[in-house]
Amino acid sequence: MKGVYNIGEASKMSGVSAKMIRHYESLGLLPKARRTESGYRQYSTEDIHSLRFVRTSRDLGFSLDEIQKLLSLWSNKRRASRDVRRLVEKHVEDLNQKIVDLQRMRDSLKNLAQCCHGDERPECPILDQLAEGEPT
Amino acid sequence: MKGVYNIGEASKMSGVSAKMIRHYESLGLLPKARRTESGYRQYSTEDIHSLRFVRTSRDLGFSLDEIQKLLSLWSNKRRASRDVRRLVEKHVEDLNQKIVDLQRMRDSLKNLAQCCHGDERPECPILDQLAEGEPT
DNA sequence: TCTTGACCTTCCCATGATGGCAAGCTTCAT
DNA sequence: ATGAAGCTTGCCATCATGGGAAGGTCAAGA
Repeated sequence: MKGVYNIGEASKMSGVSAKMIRHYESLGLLPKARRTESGYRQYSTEDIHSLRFVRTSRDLGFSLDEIQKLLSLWSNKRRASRDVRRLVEKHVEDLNQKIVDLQRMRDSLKNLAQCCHGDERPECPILDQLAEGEPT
Repeated sequence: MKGVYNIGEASKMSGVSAKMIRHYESLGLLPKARRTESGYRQYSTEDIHSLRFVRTSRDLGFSLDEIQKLLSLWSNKRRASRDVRRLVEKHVEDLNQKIVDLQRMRDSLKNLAQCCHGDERPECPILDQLAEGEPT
């Protein structure tokens, strides 16, 4: 429990690659890290928590832009939980939209694939359909 | 029915932006277009069909790489329909994977959002959860 | 015929999130 | 003191797409 970590250790502890830690810092998503005399970045356990926060948010599909907002809500003790929830609900809607888009693609393709013999013959309704333009 | 079109007309007819038509050509996805003396690209109705093929494939979520394969199968009259179907089924699996990933995110977030009051108070289990690291 | 506006050309840059690599410095253990 | 591992910065690549600049072309109307 030393409480001060190099970027590699911070990376392992947070699950965020060193590359990305530097990148997030350069974007201003994370504050500039303290440095040793020789220029090595140093992270406190609190910093590791911020990194985990970012990591978890990424895992949930938030964009870096949204994460910036989440971070500022997180650090603002006078936030309204309404604002957080609104952001999350917006994201859920985005995810739902993506899901239905993908499902529509998948279902069209499944239909197409079912119509195709899938043997050594060249006739292929899939290609025909792609050429015609109007997918099922 | 003139049968020869500038890139702008080809774009409108195919639904592929002029920008992208040029890009696909530069990638080798589409053959180099004939040119007028002054350098304007010219497209035949057959070319428009190819463009529509690409467009439809993109709408179904295929990558340009996959589309290249589809195009070569399309133009190969001795293809085996099996190869087409295999490609499509692989893509369906990819889509399914993406769908379940997004669904997992969405469900976690829905759970989180439900726990949050969403009023003017600052307490927010969403932020707490993001900070803790283990999403539901 | 000249002008004007719409169209075309190429080239470079940007997105969003991430990875890879290279050249060079630091730290630490042997 | 030497070598390995780790750090630094900086540039390039991905994937598919769009924006814009600078300049050439074409057709229609005055």
